[in-house]
Amino acid sequence: MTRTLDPERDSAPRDERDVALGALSDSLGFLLRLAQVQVFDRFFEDLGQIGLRPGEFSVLWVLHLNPGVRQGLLAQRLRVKRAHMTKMIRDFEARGLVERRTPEHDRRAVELLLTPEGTAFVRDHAEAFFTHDIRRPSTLTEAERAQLFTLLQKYVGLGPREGR
Amino acid sequence: MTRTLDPERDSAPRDERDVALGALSDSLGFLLRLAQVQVFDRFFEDLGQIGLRPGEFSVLWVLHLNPGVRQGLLAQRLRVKRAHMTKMIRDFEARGLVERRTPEHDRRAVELLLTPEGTAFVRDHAEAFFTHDIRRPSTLTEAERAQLFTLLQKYVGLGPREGR
DNA sequence: TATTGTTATACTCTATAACTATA
DNA sequence: TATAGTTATAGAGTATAACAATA
Repeated sequence: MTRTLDPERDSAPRDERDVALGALSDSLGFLLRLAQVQVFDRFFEDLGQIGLRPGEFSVLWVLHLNPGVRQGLLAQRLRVKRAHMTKMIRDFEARGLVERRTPEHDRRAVELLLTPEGTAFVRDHAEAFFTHDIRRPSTLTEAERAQLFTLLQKYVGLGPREGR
Repeated sequence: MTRTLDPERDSAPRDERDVALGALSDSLGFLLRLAQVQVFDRFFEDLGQIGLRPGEFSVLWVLHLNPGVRQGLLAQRLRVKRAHMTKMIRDFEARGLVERRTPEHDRRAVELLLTPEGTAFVRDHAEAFFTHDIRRPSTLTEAERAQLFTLLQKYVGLGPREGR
């Protein structure tokens, strides 16, 4: 928060082709959006050919780590709405990556499992998924990158020993 | 990057109600998404009544700082597609917040200006917009917050003296 | 009555391409 | 030919509410 909200005090002689952002450069929401656009662009450049979006791969990954997890709990932890999760899971099912199972002790629920194909898919793409961004030449040093992760984890309440 | 990609090596005795995230906790895209959801939630809790989304207010703010800016340049700098910007600006025009002007020297272009109502709107809400998140009790200290901003700005290429 | 997942609907954001009017 | 903005269309993501089956 080094900038003032008063545009007059923040205005350098402005180039026609430039656009002053002022305090917007210190808006967390704006910065997060720019960062996310950049991450998305890089994801599709590097991994566009695997045929899944980042959010979709994340779901498969979490199923890999939590076989039999309940669909609603999965949606809750990934901050996805239940209705949307239903569509995603149905899609995975149609592609043969995920199996749905109704437990006897609560027949309202749905437990999720990767199929062998789903498991193979995760094993084949996990390393690329988790490391593609790191391997890029970055504006951040390794130490800065680690620091950024720590701060974001803390901001969203995913401490180093929480949320596992 | 402290976690392994091998789920076996990362599995604590798992609670039925918990969901292991494993390496996903170190995925920049995932962290950015969680952070953005949180920022969005807070925005609507604090400022839902002003009737604009964060992105919309950002556009008005930038028009406030750059009167007469070209619509396409604005879209480019804010990382919004031209087609989408057209709709937003038409909306603002209908609400009486923005005026569109065709310059004589290039009659293909559109230059944008806030109306007096638009200017008043920005002045009335800018402080709340830029400070509501800061005023919240946060999991981050003031120093950590500043650090997070610096790192995000550097990551997206908005250095402390760039992008103004 | 409450909960789990489903369906339906709608709105935003995004992406693309075709179009116009200018240059 | 190229550019600025527009329009149309489609897809993904999200939000909400109503619903069936089950608890």
